[in-house]
Amino acid sequence: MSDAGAARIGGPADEVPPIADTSGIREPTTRRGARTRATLVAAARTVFERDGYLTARLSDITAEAGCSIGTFYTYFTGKDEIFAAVLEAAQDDMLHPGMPHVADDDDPAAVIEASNRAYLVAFRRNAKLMALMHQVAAVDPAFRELRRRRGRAFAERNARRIAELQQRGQADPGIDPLQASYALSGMVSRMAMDQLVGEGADLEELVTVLTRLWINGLRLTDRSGEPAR
Amino acid sequence: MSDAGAARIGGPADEVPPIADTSGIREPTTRRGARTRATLVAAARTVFERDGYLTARLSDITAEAGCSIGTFYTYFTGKDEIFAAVLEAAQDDMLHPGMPHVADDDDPAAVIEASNRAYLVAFRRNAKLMALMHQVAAVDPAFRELRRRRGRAFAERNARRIAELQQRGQADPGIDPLQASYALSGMVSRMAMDQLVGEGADLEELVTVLTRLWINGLRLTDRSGEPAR
Amino acid sequence: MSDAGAARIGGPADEVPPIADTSGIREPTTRRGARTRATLVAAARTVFERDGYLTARLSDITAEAGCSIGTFYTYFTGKDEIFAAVLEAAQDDMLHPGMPHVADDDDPAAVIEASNRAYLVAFRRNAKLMALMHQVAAVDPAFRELRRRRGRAFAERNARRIAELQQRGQADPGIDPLQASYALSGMVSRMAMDQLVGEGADLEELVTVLTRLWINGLRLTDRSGEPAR
Amino acid sequence: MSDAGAARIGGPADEVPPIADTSGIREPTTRRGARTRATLVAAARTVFERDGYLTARLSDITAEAGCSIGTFYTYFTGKDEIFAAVLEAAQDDMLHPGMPHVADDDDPAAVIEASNRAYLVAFRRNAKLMALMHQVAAVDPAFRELRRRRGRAFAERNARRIAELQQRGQADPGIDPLQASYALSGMVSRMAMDQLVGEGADLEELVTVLTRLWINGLRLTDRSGEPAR
DNA sequence: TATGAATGAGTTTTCATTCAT
DNA sequence: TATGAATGAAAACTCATTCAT
Repeated sequence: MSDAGAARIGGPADEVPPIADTSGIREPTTRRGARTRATLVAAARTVFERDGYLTARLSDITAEAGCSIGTFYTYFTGKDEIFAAVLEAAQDDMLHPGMPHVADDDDPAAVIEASNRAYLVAFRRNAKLMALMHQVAAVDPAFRELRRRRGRAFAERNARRIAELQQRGQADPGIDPLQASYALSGMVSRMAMDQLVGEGADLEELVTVLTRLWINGLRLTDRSGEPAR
Repeated sequence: MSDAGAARIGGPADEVPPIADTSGIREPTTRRGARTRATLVAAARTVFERDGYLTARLSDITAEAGCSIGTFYTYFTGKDEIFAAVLEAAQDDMLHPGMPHVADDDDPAAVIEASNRAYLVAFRRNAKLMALMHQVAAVDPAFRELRRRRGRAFAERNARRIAELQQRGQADPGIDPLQASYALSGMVSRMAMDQLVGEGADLEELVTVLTRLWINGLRLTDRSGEPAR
Repeated sequence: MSDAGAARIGGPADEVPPIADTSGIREPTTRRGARTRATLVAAARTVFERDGYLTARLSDITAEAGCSIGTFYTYFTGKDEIFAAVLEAAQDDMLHPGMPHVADDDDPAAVIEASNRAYLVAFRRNAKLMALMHQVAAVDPAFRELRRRRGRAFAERNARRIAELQQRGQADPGIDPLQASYALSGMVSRMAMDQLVGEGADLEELVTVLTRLWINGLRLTDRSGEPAR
Repeated sequence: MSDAGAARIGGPADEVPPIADTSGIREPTTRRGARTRATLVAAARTVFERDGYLTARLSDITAEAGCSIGTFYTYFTGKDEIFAAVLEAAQDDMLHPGMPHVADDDDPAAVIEASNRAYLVAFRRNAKLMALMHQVAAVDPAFRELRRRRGRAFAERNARRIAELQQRGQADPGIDPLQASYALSGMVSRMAMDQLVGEGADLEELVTVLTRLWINGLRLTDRSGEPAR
């Protein structure tokens, strides 16, 4: 899962840094344990999305999960750790946002549009969780750092793609690729956060305007040198 | 003060909605009272910026101000109210960010650049407070709503300006002015938040890339129809 | 207060190290505050002596003092700190155990007897507290260290006195004064702990045997060279 | 094992009361069971000595033993019971401290010295455990009582020996044998606790001074009426 | 206006103990 | 015998808020 909010122009998804070091410790051994843990994670997501991270009490989570407080501590050390687990569990859904794999020689404008749509669709599907991540990042430095690292990974990938387009003469050479990548990715993710949380903004409208701003912003042209679109 | 983050293309600053309903109650009557209140607000800003909104305790603030807890309640009803007062006190500095007043018939690209620079300079000057505002908005619905209203006011003003440029044939007519305004303003404010808090990013570099993306994004041309810049 | 348990042969009492660093912090400003604090300390002594240090709950102490838990934390940071305050309050009673000030040229045997009696009387008067101190020292390294420092101070003072007697030819020269001091002081304090806590052992009997063992142990003689007593 | 700390003047060791009523229940029947139990006891000693009795958690012990918590309860009812088992296992080493068996008509001074040395050597070998026993006795009344009974047994045996010496005119008749026994034994054990736990005090030095104080204290003479030594 | 003592609800966290597998 | 998941009572501690002086 990522709030990097960006048109991911190709590239493998596994460059993305892992969410947290929940490595090995307190991993349930038995099937029963795994089930309980999963129940807790699901309950946590429900409660967090309903009450917010700060307001949520551990006892709310265990009540929702139908187990005791003690059981919570069998699997997690605290609220932050189970939140990390919630993110981890949601990650798959966010990492594979159904983005159509597009060949490099395709129309770059089409790739950008597809990427933006994919991102926004995935975002909307997990809107509450994204907003939650936003809140937690504002409150907990560890998650803030996580978010930063993820954002950087996405921005760098996109920056490489922009640089390629510049080299081929298909994008404005007067723009710093990395900074532009940050700016445009940030634009998309900020729009998603502002318009897709709570309100039911028209997603296609967002795709249209954001894609247009990406393409215009980079002065993207197709192979023939004509302005894209 | 605003986190709307945007090139404010002209327009008076006083369209901006007020921060909070600190309506009249508990306003100090004596001169000594006014002094105490001001001391508390200054102390609160210091403590909030140092410890964060959530972590800061009222007792920290009164300790910093050198007065008792009781005195705090003479002037404020709680943490949110004194935070509003902190914003209010900082507002002047944020509302007049030294932005050069530019005539409407000037080069629009220059106006955008000047606006962006003015915003970023003001942002950097109050970076900690801006980050704080960000945190509080993530946590307190009242401040979230305040932020939203301010963002909308700025976006609508910018949208009007974009529409004007479109009507004059100086901007891409295929773009929804309001959405573009949200997107581009969001891009700037997000960049500011990411790059100007903590790290000492090169401000002119930011101005350059953001302005370029604004201009490119809108396909801005000068009066003669030539691409701006 | 001290568990050094020893015949204190002359010497000022103020060489003794202080109990704890309760210095200045959370000291009540008003008379009312001082009263509350004192009430808490008295309540703590009662509860500690009744329930033991480990068993005692802070809520028991505040209940006994007739105040809220919050009030407790107005004055103390935790159980250990209020225990230190209890010791501090009891210290005066233990430091001036009515020991008759005896001139140096007096009969040393009489001095030792008086010292032992004074120590045992003071001990018995505070027997529960002494036992408590014993328990806490077994449990909390900070108090263990305190006890050790106090013991050393007493032992060293007594060692000096023993060395003087040896120089005058009134004590067995073949004994290491410091080690003997530790051993004999330890003997007295251990006896006190074993026989004066709970059971009502005959105090004079203890004085007799302990004094005899001191005198014999050091082969104490009077000025004429005759065995003391 | 005993903390009676005393020169044991002759006499069989088995007068000593047993440690605890681990009577028959939960005794392992199979060989595997016996092995598991022994592993737990060893682990408990390790953990207790490392963390202290109060701090040690059962889960620490089972972790150290490499078995599950459930297994613990197969053999013990709780922390106190396994601590008793630890003492029991260590008892042999403490009961046979390599003390040379000395005939009754030997030089009593030599016997006392040998006894003291034997005690201190055994104490030092098990210093951590002795300190532990001390801590537990301060905390758990059952172990306090155990310690008391053991102390009494030793003191009474020594008292009989002292009385014999008095009857033979070899010791100060003006001393109550039982009280002196308590006092001198306590002196030795207190010294051991203070000087042999943690710090590496010179054992022979301790033997020397303690033996001297015993002999002097009792005004011990040899058969010819000459002062011992 | 200023003070600071008093309050106590509210949450987290620990860990011995049970018990189904 | 061995396992380890589940339990929940118990206690510490925080801090916004009130109020008498």
